[in-house]
Amino acid sequence: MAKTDYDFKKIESRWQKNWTSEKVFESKKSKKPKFYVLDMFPYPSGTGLHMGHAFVFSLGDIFARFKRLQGFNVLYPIGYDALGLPAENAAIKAGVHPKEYTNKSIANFMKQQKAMGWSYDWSRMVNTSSPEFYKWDQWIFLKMYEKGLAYRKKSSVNWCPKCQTVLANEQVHDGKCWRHEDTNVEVKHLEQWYLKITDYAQELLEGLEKLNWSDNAKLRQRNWIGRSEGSEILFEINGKPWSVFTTRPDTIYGVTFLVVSAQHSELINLVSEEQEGEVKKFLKKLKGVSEKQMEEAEKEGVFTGSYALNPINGEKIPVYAGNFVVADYGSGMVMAVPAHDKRDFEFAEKYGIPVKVVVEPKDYEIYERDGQIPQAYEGEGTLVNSGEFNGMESVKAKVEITKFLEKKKLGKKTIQFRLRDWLISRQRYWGTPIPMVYCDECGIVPVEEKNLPIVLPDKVTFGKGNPLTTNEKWVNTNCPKCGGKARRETDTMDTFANSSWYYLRYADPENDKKIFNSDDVNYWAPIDQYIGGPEHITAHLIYVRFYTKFLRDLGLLEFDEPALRYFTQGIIHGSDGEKMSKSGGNVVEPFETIKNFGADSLRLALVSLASPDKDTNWDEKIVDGSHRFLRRVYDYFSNFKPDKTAAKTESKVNMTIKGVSEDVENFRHNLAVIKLRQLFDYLSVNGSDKKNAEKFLLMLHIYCPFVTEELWNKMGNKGFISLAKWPEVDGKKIDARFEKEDENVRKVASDINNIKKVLNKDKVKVSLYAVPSEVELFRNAIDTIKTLSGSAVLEVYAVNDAKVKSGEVDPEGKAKKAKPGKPGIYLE
RNA sequence: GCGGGUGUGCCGGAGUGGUCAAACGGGACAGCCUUAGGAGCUGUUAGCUUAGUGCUUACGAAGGUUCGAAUCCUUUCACCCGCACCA
Repeated sequence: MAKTDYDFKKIESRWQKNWTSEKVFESKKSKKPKFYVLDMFPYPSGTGLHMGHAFVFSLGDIFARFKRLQGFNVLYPIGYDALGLPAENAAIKAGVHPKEYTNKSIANFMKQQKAMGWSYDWSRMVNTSSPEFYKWDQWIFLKMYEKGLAYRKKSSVNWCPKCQTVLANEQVHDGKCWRHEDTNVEVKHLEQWYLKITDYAQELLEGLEKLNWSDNAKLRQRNWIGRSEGSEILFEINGKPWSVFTTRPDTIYGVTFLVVSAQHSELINLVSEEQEGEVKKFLKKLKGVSEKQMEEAEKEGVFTGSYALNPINGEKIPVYAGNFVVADYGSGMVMAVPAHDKRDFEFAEKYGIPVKVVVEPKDYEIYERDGQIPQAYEGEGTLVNSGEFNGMESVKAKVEITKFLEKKKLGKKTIQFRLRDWLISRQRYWGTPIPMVYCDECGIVPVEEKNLPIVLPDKVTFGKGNPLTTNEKWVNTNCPKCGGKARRETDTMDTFANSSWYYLRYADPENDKKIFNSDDVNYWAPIDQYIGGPEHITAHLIYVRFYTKFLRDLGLLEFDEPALRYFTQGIIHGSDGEKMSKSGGNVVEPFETIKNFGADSLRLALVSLASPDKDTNWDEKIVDGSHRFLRRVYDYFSNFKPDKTAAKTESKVNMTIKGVSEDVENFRHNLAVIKLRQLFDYLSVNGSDKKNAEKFLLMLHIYCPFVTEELWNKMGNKGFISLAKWPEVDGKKIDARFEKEDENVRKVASDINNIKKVLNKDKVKVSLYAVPSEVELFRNAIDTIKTLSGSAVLEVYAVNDAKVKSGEVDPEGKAKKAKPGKPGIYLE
């Protein structure tokens, strides 16, 4: 029975207070090597922390505490990604102002975060909804505008009818809005603000090489950036050159038509009078079709009435408008080679366009040769029907044909990226106002730096459309250039703008003169260990890398990657295996669990569940198990009586330190916890001196900071365990012999159990006959064997003992069975 | 369609060439302790067999490599995630 009551509520609130009042986790520059640990800051919602938060932030805290104990000067800050649509929507629903809603949410989050024992430096807290923060969003925007990286463009954009705003490419998942899984994104033609992230595409790609991220994370970014090498080729249409991008210039003799995207802004210039009706009909049909439907739709198109001239041979080919060509990739127009491209083939079949084979595979069998082919051949081969290039291998022809066209200034080698410029305009209120004005005289004019921040007006009307447009006083302003009447930009920035540089602001959070002090930032940043979910890989983590590179180009940073190491944590689902959601009824709120078991138990449970990079299902029972363990730990240390220092104990302790240190470094917390449990089981049975027992506490501390702080104190230590020193491995103390011996002892106990089972006996007297060198070992283990086997009396004899030899204590001669490591056993 | 991942005992999950019937936790069962216990301790928990043994069957399925595979290869099935007509 636990002799000492583990009052986690009292313990946890005590240390929460002490840490705050003693400013234990505030970090200052120092001579020690720095280490920057960061979790992606949360979006403060009214419902408080969810289990995913509890998990990811615990991972961060464990790492921060680990590095702190290891002697690093750790920066572990926290902030709130407080601007954004959900706050606005929730606020409207609740009938309160987004600002009030957000501030309340933040207060609630802070309370819960402190209860979790996360060792944040609260003095560096950042809140993106404060003008002091978003002022610098605006500043960055102006800098980008200055450098030509922020620009307006009319284009087909993704529009979420529920959010009532446009979305970035990265915010459309499977044709649906990232915030509304049931809402199809619509296509609209609007003029919007873009950031030219594509200028950095190549660097974003190359930079991945040096990052210590998981292969999967890097691969996903690589695919998202999507670099492809090819050629840009000019086709003359109605006397004007039009460029197309292709990765297969070797098939140019097989081009039998061109397809321009139905969304192409200049499509109308290609449409002949006769075809105008047809094209319009086609476009009308496409309009109102959601992006999702478009993806599923069959390839369709319509003849524009124009013809293009193939630059390689002057052939006249028709130009179609098609629904399957992406408007903003390449030039929005493709050369179609039905013989060698599946999609083109499909289209040609449908509209009866000729198919012309120009590449023959090595294996002729798969190919019809009389002009009819069953399918497109997309592989490499030998060129045919290709004029002077006949007989050339297609790989070589790619180069040669491009060169040929280049000489005639009709084409060139080029690289295309799948990555699009970042559409950051949002037609909503709760975001950073874009610091631009529209003047009738001067056009688009940037706000002057000295007039930043452009603060969000409190008084707006929520309801239809963009609330910002409803405050006329705010909207009407004077032109910074001519002083005349002008109107403010009412679009706000995508919330991802804020999170693209917040990590830098932590280094110098209160600066009102500059975005930050570069010395401070260059000391703390980049992030040494970043932690977050897999969903951020192709959004936030691309943007933050882009911003970092841009700020570097402004001369503000001495590094060019925000996060050197990134750990992608798994998703915690409900116990039913489904995503935790209110509608699913499977939500478990961490704060509730804390009330019942304490934060230490919850934290321990979260990392015991499974490997942290794996998706798992939450199981409240595991908290119960963790809690039981902590109760035992608490009991043991509360009643701690030092024992003499045994070599075996030291061996176990050092082995554990070694294993746990490696596990923690690699986020294998589930395995580290097992090692700690095993060590504790040993200590609690065999006893330990104070020093070695405390090494266990130090290791447990990173998982269970409160109870270990309490016990550290109870053991008579001055100062905080949070600021103590991680135990070092003494390899010399590790002796595998002890493990072998333990195993032998366990085996003997299990053998006894087995014999008991066979004999169907219960309480028995056991005699062991050990080889002389092992008599002491088994004598020392008598108690252990007794408990493990439930035996009442246990005697250990040496095999060469006279009484054994005579049979006096070995009536059945079992001593003959004795082998080293395996004594003879006699039961009676 | 393309890319990535997962599939282990009653359950959650370790384990990536032998030391694996498989860590650790949970559950169940049995025993101990106890006034009692929703606390603690111990054992059992694939099957058969056995004085501490041996065998069979098992790591989604089927083949293969190997002296030897949960672990490597091939095929296949199921589920999850990401991208999605990028020319």
